[in-house]
Amino acid sequence: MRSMAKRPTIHDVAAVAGVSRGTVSRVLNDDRYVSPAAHAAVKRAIAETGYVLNRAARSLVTQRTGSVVMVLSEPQEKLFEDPTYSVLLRTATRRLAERDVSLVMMIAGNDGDRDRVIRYLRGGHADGAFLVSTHAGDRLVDALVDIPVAAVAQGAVIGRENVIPYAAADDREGARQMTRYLVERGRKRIATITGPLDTPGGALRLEGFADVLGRKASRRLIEHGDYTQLGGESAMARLLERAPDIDAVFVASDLMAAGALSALRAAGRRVPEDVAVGGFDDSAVALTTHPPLTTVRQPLERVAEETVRLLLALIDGAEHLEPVILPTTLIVREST
Amino acid sequence: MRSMAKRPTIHDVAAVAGVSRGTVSRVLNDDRYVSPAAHAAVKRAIAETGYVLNRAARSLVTQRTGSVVMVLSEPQEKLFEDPTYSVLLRTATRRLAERDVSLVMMIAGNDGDRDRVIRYLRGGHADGAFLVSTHAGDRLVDALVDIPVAAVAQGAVIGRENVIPYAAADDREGARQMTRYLVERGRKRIATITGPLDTPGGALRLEGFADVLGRKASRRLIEHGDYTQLGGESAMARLLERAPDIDAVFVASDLMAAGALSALRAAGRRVPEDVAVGGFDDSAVALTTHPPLTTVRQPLERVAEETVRLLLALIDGAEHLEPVILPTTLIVREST
DNA sequence: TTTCAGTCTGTGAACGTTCACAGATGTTTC
DNA sequence: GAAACATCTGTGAACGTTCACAGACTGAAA
Repeated sequence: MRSMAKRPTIHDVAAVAGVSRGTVSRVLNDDRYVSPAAHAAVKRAIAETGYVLNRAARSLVTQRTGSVVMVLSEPQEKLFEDPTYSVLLRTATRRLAERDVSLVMMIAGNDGDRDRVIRYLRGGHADGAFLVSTHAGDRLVDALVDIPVAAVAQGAVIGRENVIPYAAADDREGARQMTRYLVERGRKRIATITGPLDTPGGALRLEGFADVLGRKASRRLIEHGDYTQLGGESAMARLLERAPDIDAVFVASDLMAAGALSALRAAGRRVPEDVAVGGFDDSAVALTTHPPLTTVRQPLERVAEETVRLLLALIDGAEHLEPVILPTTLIVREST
Repeated sequence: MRSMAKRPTIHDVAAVAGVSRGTVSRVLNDDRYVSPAAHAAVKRAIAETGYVLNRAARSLVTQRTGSVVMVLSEPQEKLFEDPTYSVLLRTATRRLAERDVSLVMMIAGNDGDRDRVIRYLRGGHADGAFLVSTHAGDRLVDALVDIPVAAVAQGAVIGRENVIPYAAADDREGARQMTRYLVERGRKRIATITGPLDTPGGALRLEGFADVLGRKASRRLIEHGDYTQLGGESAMARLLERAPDIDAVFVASDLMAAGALSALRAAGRRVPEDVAVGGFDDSAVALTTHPPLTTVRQPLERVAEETVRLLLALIDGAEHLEPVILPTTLIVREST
């Protein structure tokens, strides 16, 4: 709190440059029809005065805010353990900053949070919304269709695939890659631990698993987790009890796979000799486990970039945007 | 993009409530001096019309934006592996949302980024800045003192402790707790792997270590890391080469400790039988490692809450705020 | 020469609030 | 019963932009 000198306005710049308000505004928004001389004078005046645009004033007349909201739906607090969010956040922030739009964060963990987000969006406080890890049937999504705001998602919003454009890794094909690889390595009784089935990652990775295994993907070999480490651990324990003869397991996230490794160790199974373990995400944990995890890499940065691209296009008035699905890569380490 | 019905303004609310603009504004800002009858009428009219305040308009006249920036300084990309950011972000977002101030994210990874942040702040686009993991000598900090904006940090900004208020865990005492514990367990040759010494966590945790060990903390037993897993691994390897007889190591972050465990395993040392390993942070990785890490828990949520509190106080005009230092807890697991 | 289109510039009005002020009413104090 | 004060309300002006319009100037086409 110092320097009481008032911020220069567009008027000050105009005075210094010897032109009118209008001309300054035109160079600020690089409109056509401003002479090179005027343009140069204004640029110089801006530098000289240290002028910086007042967004509030612009926003007031344009009805645009120059900002978008990233909404993290996070029904379980623990979901936040997941390092994927960091990558999304970092990449999105960068890409948006390049276009001079700022990213405001909101958490939609409970209904109170969700109402706040809805109020925010309905109030026109942002030009767009970037939904992350939204579950099927989220009331936020229902509300969104009534609000005139651009919205995109990272990962399909189940049940709203056609109304909310999205970018995502090819979860289904990624799961196929891993499952095929386990088959090729000679594993005979391959189980899986899925994510919540109301998330695209949960549902699609299971489908990919079933695509490859066909009838061999029996109910006995499928267990459900919640993307947390503890969830993975208990799912693995249940699996071992029900089907002690399994020799491989495809776990739908690295974090759950870390939990599965603990359960296997507790049960005295060696990895990979007795049971091969495959993860998904290629997050940092895949390297901290012992042994390091064979996993499926998602191109998370590209996903974030594409999602941002979709959002900006939507804000600029685009319609009928197609989803963007990006290829995954199998990363082989020592757990298989 | 639908529903072209224009948003209701304060005028519409006034008309419906049968009062004037001014009165509506007063209830919006809960000023004193508005009759209960008027208050009720306005509340009703707001609900009826679905009015929501236009922040840009308010901002234009109040010269306040109702938002703060969280600035992530992130010299190494990998720092982002660190799950602490997620906690800070989540907690800060929540607490700020309760006070109706929104949180915009900015990354200050390179100089271009930093200039953007400076421009943003100088432009008055935010009421305050919340610095995270800022290193000593960051030009952003230098610029900040010339900008009339409230600024606080999570963790001390070395060299600016007196100008930028902060909240932090008691890094020094936390390190003492761990070191004392290792001594009590009978370990004789205790080494440490520090963080970068231009961060408070790097410097203070080393000081705490030295506080307990005194002259026994010889240079031979001190190695430096960069808070990454790989950095921890190579630091551990160097340590083993230089001082093969060590029987314990205090590592200044869990992620580095995970790396240290790999190096120890590669060298054929058993943990904890041959070498005890202590981490710091109590992050999610502390549970994924094998064995699970004994570590020092930082009250990260409280740190975030206190930092937010300081920031809001500063924005409200407080001066001379004292740093807030919060106690840590030793968490004993199987690596010691 | 006149007309026309294109280029460039300045100006008034508007965006939706808050704030300071002035005025009206009611209530206490001497 | 007047003066002083507290409570409550309405109004004009201001915040710093953009936008639509009008007008001036240019050069080319008729």
